[in-house]
Amino acid sequence: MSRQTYVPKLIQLFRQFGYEGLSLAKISQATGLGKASLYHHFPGGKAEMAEAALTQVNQWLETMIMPILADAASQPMEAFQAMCDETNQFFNEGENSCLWAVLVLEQASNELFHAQISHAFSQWIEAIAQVLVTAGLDETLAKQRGEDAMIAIQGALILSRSLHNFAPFQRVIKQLPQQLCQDLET
Amino acid sequence: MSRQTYVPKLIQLFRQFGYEGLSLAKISQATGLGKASLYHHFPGGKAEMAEAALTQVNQWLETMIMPILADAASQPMEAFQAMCDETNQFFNEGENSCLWAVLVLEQASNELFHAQISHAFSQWIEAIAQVLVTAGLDETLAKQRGEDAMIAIQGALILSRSLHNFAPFQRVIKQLPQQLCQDLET
DNA sequence: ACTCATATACCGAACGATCGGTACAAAAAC
DNA sequence: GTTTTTGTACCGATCGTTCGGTATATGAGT
Repeated sequence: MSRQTYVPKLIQLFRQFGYEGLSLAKISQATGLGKASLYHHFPGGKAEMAEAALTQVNQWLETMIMPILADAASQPMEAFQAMCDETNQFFNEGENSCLWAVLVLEQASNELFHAQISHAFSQWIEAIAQVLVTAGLDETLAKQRGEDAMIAIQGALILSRSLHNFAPFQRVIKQLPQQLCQDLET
Repeated sequence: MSRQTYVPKLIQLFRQFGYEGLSLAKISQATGLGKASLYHHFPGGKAEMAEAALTQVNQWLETMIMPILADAASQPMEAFQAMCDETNQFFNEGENSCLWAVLVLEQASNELFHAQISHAFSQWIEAIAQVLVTAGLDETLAKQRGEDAMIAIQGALILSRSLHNFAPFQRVIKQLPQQLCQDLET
């Protein structure tokens, strides 16, 4: 079993418990790997495991979301639709929490991972803005809409989790494409 | 010194480090109280300290926000403006993170505090919706706008913290009153 | 006025448990 | 037979919590 085998499980665990809340004992139990084996695959310990999880999430953005937005010049509405579908699936209809948000809210992990998290958000925002600019929107407004999309997704995940009711996330995901495309002329 | 003296410091600490990330050693150092003294004021230990912090935040909602919305029947725009001002101040222009979000994202604390957090969000949403219904808005749409306000605030806090740039939160707070009042006839 | 009792606020030291991490040899895999 | 992977035993540090006890102040009993 290669190191990559266990990364999805790590993502799930860090999402669920946070960085400080997730112990090596839990990881060992959930993966079925002894501590020695964990340190064989991740010599850097817990920090490296979290980094591997975070890197995998960032690669999801790179490989699943960015291509959709890169080829969106002609049909922004359809692209945002596809982006939202993929995002909805990634967050399991809103039941999963976002690793970025979890890590960013903990001081300790924030210091370790801020660069990667900040980069991911910026990249996603910029890609959305680029689609909108190509579609003829003002650059400042386009960037704001990219930010608004991130705000809507993150806020909806928090609210849905708080209420134990995923309808708000579903509604946000459904409305997001139109919201991004409003007043667009193409 | 009474127990209430230390609650604001507890709020700050739990916001900063999360539930699992905040140790009694840190609390002891930050408050100047020995660990044993902390147990004198909070016999229930760390859980009771977090509960006291959460209760205080919920009381902020009750005493600072709810009255604004309760007396808003005639002038919704001004009320939402005041609500946003107070919220902006509470979150220190976006530099503070939200205790609700911090606690809700950690499995352990979520189980302990879900009821209080869920109630707080519901209460705030319902109060906003009530203002909008009184102003003539459809009930379903009013409730959605209440949810959208929570989503915007929470999402903006996450994004601003992730980017180390509080402009998105500032923009959201500034735009929120108009967003809530759009298509209103009064 | 002078004890004595009670209550409040505080503290250092230590508890058992668990934390993240390591050393090393057995055992699988090739 | 060598490399990769793992189980076990172990480490010092820190976790949340508890114990035993001190200092001060208030108030009752006499």
